[in-house]
Amino acid sequence: MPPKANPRSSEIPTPKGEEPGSPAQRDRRKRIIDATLALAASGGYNAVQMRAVADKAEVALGTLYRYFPSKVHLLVAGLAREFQQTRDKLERTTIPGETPADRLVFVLGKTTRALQRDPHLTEAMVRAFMFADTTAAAEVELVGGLMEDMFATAMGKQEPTEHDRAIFHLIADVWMANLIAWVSRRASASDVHQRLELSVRLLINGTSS
Amino acid sequence: MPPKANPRSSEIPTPKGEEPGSPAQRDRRKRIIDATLALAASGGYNAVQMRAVADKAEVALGTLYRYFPSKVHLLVAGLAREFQQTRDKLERTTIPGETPADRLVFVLGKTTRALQRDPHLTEAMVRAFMFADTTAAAEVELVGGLMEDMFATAMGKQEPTEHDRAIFHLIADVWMANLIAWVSRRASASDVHQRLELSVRLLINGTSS
DNA sequence: CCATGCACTATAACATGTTCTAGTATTGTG
DNA sequence: CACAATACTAGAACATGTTATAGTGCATGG
Repeated sequence: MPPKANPRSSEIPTPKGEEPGSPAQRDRRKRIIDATLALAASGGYNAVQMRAVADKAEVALGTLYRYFPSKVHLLVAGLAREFQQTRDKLERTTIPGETPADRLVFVLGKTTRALQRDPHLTEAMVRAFMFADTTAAAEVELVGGLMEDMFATAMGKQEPTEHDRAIFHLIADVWMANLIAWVSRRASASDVHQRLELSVRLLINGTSS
Repeated sequence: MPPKANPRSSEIPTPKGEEPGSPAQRDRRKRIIDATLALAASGGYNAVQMRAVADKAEVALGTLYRYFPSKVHLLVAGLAREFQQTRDKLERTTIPGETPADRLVFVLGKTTRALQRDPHLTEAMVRAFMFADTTAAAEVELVGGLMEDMFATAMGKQEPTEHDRAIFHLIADVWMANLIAWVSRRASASDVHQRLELSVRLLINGTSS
């Protein structure tokens, strides 16, 4: 990871709420993320090479860097897009399970299995997420917010309390740490599922609400 | 992170139990890790440049790579050495606290504060730990084992059960995830301490033993 | 319509992780 | 001690993330 960050003059605002920029720009941004995820799916983190992304997205390298100031930004933005989709799908679904904890376990299990169906893609996105430095903090927090949304939806909490959010945060930490362990072959899929279930059971208990 | 791994012919065995190699080799290995940690302390992950490490350790670049096949291996080995020291110190200490959970919270708090006293060093080691790929799985597991040891010592469990170990694992996940959040300025020191305390309280309850 | 500014392209240049090569030193073994 | 094997050194070479430069085209305000 050679030189430092890239303080450009004219900023491309991160999509916050509605999509910014001209239609052509939105299209370029989409093509870039499409290319990123396609390369990630085929060969993981190492296969996401900036020149390859630019080529596949049919933009110049400089344009790629104008939209995403680093490889990590790119991959975390990709993860955000994926999680947005997952969250939106969740919100249109009925989640099975007796208790809120059951439903959360169900959602975590289902999402984890979906991620595990594409190991390279997951490896690329999750490693970037964990590796992100301060310059990508905003993108990482976006993803964190999406995880919170998903958990809140799963548990049917419209407006979670501070305490709920603290618990969600812990579960998100455990989730991501286990995905990292899984992509680096230090944990099996069943290890991951067991640990997730255990942590939900323990963390959602002891909770007052 | 350019090319791929480095499959050398003659292996340098990872120190497992007793130190391997000739005295000169042990000395080189020590110099290399010293240089790594010094550079990390001064400028974090980015300041740990392989040429700089080799220079400071007074070995050739090729030798550096013979001892540690990548920058990540190097930094994770550094973290392992630091944690070994922490663990050994712990084992010679009396840990205050009424309950095992209290003592674990104490140890986590104290160790975390120590890490936070050297933000650059911590940033370098923890990011490498999280970024590690399959080729560094062994080193990462070493660190994981050290964390388990520390937690077991803190709680006074000579031979933890499978369940204990599962809990330790979850706490280690939360710990590392929060350190990552702290080094990327997404969490304050007090956020980290609060979350650690909360997770210990909740995870050590609900536990049968 | 024209001038100005800005986004984009192509491409080179640079920084740093990693690998390779040739030669030299060291170490272990008969 | 002599030899063979292994380890080390210096340095070049290569791969890929990142930055910089020069030119082109398009859109917008006058």
